[in-house]
Amino acid sequence: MANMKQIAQMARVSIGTVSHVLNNSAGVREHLRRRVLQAVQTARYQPNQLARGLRRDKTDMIGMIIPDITNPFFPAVVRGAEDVAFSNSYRLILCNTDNDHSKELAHLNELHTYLPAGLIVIPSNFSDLTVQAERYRRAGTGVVCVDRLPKNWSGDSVTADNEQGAYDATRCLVKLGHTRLATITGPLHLTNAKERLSGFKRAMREVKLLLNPEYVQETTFDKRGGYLKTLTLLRLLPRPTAIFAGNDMIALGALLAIRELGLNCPKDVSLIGFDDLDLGETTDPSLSSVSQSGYQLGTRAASILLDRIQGDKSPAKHLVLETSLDLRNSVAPPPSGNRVTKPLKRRNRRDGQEIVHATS
Amino acid sequence: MANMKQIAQMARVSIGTVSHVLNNSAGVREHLRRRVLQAVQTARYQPNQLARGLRRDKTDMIGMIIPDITNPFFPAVVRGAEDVAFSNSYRLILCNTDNDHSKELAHLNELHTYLPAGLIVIPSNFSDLTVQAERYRRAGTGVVCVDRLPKNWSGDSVTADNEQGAYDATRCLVKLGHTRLATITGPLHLTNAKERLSGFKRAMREVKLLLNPEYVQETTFDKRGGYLKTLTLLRLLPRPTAIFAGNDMIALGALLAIRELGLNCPKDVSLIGFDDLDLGETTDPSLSSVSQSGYQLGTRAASILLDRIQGDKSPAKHLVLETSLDLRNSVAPPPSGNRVTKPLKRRNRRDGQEIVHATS
DNA sequence: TTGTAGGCGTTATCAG
DNA sequence: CTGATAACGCCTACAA
Repeated sequence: MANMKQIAQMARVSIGTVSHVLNNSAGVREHLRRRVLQAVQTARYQPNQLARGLRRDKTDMIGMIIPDITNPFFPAVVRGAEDVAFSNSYRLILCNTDNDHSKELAHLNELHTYLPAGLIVIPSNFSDLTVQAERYRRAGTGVVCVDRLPKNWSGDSVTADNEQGAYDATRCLVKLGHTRLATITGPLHLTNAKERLSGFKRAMREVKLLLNPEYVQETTFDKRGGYLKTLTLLRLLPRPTAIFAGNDMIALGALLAIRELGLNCPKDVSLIGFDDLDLGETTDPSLSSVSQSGYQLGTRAASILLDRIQGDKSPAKHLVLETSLDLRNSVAPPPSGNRVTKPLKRRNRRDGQEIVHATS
Repeated sequence: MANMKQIAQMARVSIGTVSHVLNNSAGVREHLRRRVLQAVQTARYQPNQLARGLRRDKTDMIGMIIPDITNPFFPAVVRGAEDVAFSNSYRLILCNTDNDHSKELAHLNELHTYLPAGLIVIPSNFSDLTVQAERYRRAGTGVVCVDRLPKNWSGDSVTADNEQGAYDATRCLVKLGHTRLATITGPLHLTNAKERLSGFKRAMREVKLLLNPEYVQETTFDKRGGYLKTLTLLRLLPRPTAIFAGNDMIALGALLAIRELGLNCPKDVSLIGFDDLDLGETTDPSLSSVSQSGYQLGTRAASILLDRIQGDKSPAKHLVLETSLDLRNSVAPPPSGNRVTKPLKRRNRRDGQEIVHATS
């Protein structure tokens, strides 16, 4: 691997001149400049980023910390961030925290030894990320939080309008005539889960609907959690006729549970999720959801970070992106009054309809 | 940020001694050693990875190049790799190529200036990755290819047994009585797509079934491609009764197309995908698929790479992971002979069944 | 067993 | 405008 010294020799100039040409840090006479560029080309020279970073006390890497790349919502965010970063010739160092507080801390602690130009973080939890981030800020390294915020976070952030999105979804269910609305929230120490719950509650209050405390179930943001809590909800009496799920993974689990109990979505139970993941389009029934763009979350976060890197010293930005309600087949008016307590089946009978159909 | 010199002063030893303690590179008397460790603790010292990498000509980063993190199969691979890497205190630098050849080259060219300890690559295409990789190898940097291989790749690799998986799926359809089998393949310049096609063909040959060339459609590995090619297939006469899709994204698109044409899966058309993504569980009908573990692909690749990093000089390894067939509701025997040419609808009527059901 | 010093490849300062 | 030269923080002979 060629280094600067060799380029300098090839171009018969000093090493300093090479550097000047490469960084435009001083005017260099055209013929020398040409010689240098020529040498760079023929040797396919590329500056060693470690040496460069060491000297400048900052690299062109952006650390990105996310809970779990396996959850389909996050890759979209990563992709958005990567696209913006890449086109500004920054690279992403990706770290999974697995929603594990200590792993988040570990990554945060180690990452700065690579002197990243900035950090994009989807916090694992209420953590004292704030404290860590302070250290980065003092070192002149920007930190942008995405999707959810740590306690008392006052730095830059990009989030969706979770409260309003949840409110809209709930209002929609109310308008369809539902009165027994339930919700399955994500972990309530996460700000996004909390905001979605409060949007839900606001809509309920607004139409003066009573909210049975049992109708609010908290769980993890995954399919399994949604499945279990839906079983719980649907065994309550009176049974809720509509469920607002804290995200689409929860909604997916809910769908499975609804089927398994021999109920029909949307006839017996309406369902709305949050995130509007692609996979909601092909479920049975297709899933209604509050749509937010993970990709945009990522691009905006990266843009803000790049601004900071380029010296933007303005006060902390709190970008809140709008959501929209994407209605598909998982919502309908509540079942008509009488058969409120349609009995539950025990076994999965998701094929029942088709068998009946086949005999016709 | 504290550096070694400061630690040395705090511990009243030389900077060399600090290094020796940290790297166990020489015996250090216990009381000095303790002093050093003490200082490291109180100063929360962590060695600067750039300086370290510069000096040792190698960092603890692993470059990972993937086509598109947004395709649900790849995050699993990334996650597997990340888990193994992390627990050996390596970090991942993630690069999307977007299936773009030139972007792959760009990443490959720039990545080595960070002196990564190794590379894990899911190649974008037939590319001359081979040439690039040679450069890395000569620099002592291991490269492992995953999922699909570049032309003439002779380095380490981890792939699924695509041929056998496709064969098994096809055999299953044949056993159910299908004779008009079609397949929608991924881009045939990708080895995994090619292997799956050849497994499909082997099964057909074995039972002496004729393969109408029109029944083989090539497209991109995504939903849209699957959707379009399925429309094409289902308008052929005679219409195929079973489709083997090159991956689950294609299968998803196929599902949409089948619905849109007013046909029923599996009654009119059976469908098997490849990858066994999570989302196949909640589609309507649930999707049968050849199961391969992206996570395992990732962990095994990382393990091989770590071995190389630790000096394993053995000949190139070609790990091929077994697949298994995961049957769900998207397969059934072919429709009984007569109504072969059931007319196609033009519009989406995916709710038709439920409406019928509701009136009963 | 411990300390000293040279150098990894850059950038940045400062003479000339 | 150009060229030496001194860091950046760490590792590692080699000397003491």
